[in-house]
Amino acid sequence: MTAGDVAGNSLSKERLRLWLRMLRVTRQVESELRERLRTEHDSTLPRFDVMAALYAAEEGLKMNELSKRLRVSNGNVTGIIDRLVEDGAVERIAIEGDRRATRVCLTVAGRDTFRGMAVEHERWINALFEGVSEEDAHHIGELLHRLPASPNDAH
Amino acid sequence: MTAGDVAGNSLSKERLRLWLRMLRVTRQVESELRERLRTEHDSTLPRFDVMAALYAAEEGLKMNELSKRLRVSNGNVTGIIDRLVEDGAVERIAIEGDRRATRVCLTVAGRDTFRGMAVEHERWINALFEGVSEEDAHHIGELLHRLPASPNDAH
DNA sequence: TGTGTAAAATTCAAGCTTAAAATGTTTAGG
DNA sequence: CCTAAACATTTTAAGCTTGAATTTTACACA
Repeated sequence: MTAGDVAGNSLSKERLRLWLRMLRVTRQVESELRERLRTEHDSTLPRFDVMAALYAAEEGLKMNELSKRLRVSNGNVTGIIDRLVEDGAVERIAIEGDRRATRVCLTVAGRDTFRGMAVEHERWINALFEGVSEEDAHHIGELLHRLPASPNDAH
Repeated sequence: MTAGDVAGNSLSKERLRLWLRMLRVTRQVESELRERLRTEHDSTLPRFDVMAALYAAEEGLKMNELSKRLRVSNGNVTGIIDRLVEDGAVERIAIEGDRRATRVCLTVAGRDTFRGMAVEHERWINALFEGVSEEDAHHIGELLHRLPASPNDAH
């Protein structure tokens, strides 16, 4: 982009260049993943992300926790869960003692579906990142720690 | 994500981890930028991207070129340009000799607006990437070249 | 007991995004 | 001249995303 043409010293320009490159790479990868999820699993990236979070949580999650974990707005999660429920991949379960909250769980079918997608997902990433050795991957990952990642990178 | 819990060897897991970290960082940065563009310039990231592309092209661009350059669908660009035209930041200019195509240009006001946003944008990035030295930035950038970036990274 | 505040979720309006279909326009071949 | 293919753009339907407003429920405390 040409934001760099407007102002700034050499360091800030190099950082800007880095940012633009990161943006380009991640968009490219995301676009590949989206395309394959769509054509090969009739699904989407947001659905995959939600299912991944639920798959990891044995007992499901409250809508609340889900949106915090995925760092997306709560209204957003509502819509995605609606569609996953329609698909039969997820169910909403009442929480006793608090009628405000709902627990959201993968169904058995949902778990199966997700397993299939996840295996392929890892294969896709592995292929897309073919040029990156284990050392490089580790190294870049370390460098990225200097960046404004968010808290609790793991779970 | 837990895709990693399902299958794969150590290399593919390291690549997956790298991908997830990249995704997290870029989303975080994008979210910061979006927020500031919204509150401080009453604008959005997609608008900023379009304006940046037009700012770089002295004579404007055809819708065609714009969507190729930004790697987004052509229908998408139509909508964003519609809004920028409403804002008075952009104008559509007929191309003589080809009534199919339109040239899209920043207005004088649009150029001014963009300059203001771009200066701040570079400052924001510079601040967000504070932990990254010029050497690191350059280094990470090089490593990212091994990744599925798209062709013509510059313009 | 009543009331106000906080919390959990949904709804809403606006905008972004895509793939696919539709609309016009140009151009090449016959 | 006609027509089929290629082109440039817009439209459409569906889904994602956000921030803000709304609804419902829980809880503290006077």
